[in-house]
Amino acid sequence: MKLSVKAKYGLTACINLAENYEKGNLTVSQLSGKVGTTDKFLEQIMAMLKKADIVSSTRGAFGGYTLTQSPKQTTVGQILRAVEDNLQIIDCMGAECKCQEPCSSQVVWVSLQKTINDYLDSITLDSLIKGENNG
Amino acid sequence: MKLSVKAKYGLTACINLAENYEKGNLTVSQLSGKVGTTDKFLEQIMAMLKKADIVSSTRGAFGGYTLTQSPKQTTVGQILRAVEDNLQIIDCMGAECKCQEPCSSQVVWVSLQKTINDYLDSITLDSLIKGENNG
DNA sequence: TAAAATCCTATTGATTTAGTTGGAATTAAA
DNA sequence: TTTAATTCCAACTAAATCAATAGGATTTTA
Repeated sequence: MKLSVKAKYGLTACINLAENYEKGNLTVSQLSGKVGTTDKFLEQIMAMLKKADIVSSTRGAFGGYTLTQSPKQTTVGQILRAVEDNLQIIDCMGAECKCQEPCSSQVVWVSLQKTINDYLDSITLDSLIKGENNG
Repeated sequence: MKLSVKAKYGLTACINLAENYEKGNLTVSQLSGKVGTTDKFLEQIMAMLKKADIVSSTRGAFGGYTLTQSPKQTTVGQILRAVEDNLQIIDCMGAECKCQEPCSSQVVWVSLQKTINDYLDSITLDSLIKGENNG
């Protein structure tokens, strides 16, 4: 049940973009310094965030990344689902379940999945950078 | 963020033990049939559940496993933590974090971890076998 | 003594993770 | 118009983890 480092790097990158939201772009190499990984690996993560339309990019010299929407409108759930295979906790979920008999435990997976998504969607980048989740 | 099959097999085994709680033991091979895995693999999972004192065993002929406590007192959280490395969602958690600077995203991991544990501890095996979580 | 069961430890093939590598395409500034 | 800075794209790889498999040793009842 581990989150991969993509979750950690992706969220940290987005927090940095949130803090810079009024000021403009940040490049991958600026972000990788803050995040603590290589440019090349963070590139791949930024590509996933872009595909999910969480960040937008400008190519070429003086390019970089910004949040597509404001920190108030961007949730941690959106970010983690983008980089973490939709945060899916188990393959066998819902109607597409291939088990012979319906798993008696499936109700647990479905409701846990919802609990996780609902909780993470309640946290915005804005609330994070303002320290509103520290209590 | 995937649960391993140990979570699925372990919980399903425990649900079967809960349904049999008044009647007595179930052997690994009885359980593995219900669960849909091999005896040898389920043995390893039962060993983890026993170490966490969730199940108790009787060795020798006519032996097998039972829940240590009643289905009303056994929670899904206890079971999953026993077989899933304490359900830890990230290594870098709390004071033992080895990051250079404290991760700005750490508040998310800590609170998500608590949300997951609290939720799973609210579900007992008794409520599961009575279908009280289907709504 | 034999059969049925748990207990213990090591090994293994497949998959996933966390990058690395090598460039192509785009853009702004000199 | 060239150069430097940047994103974009695709393939590869070493290490770790997962999901078993394998081979017994030990314990208990009939």
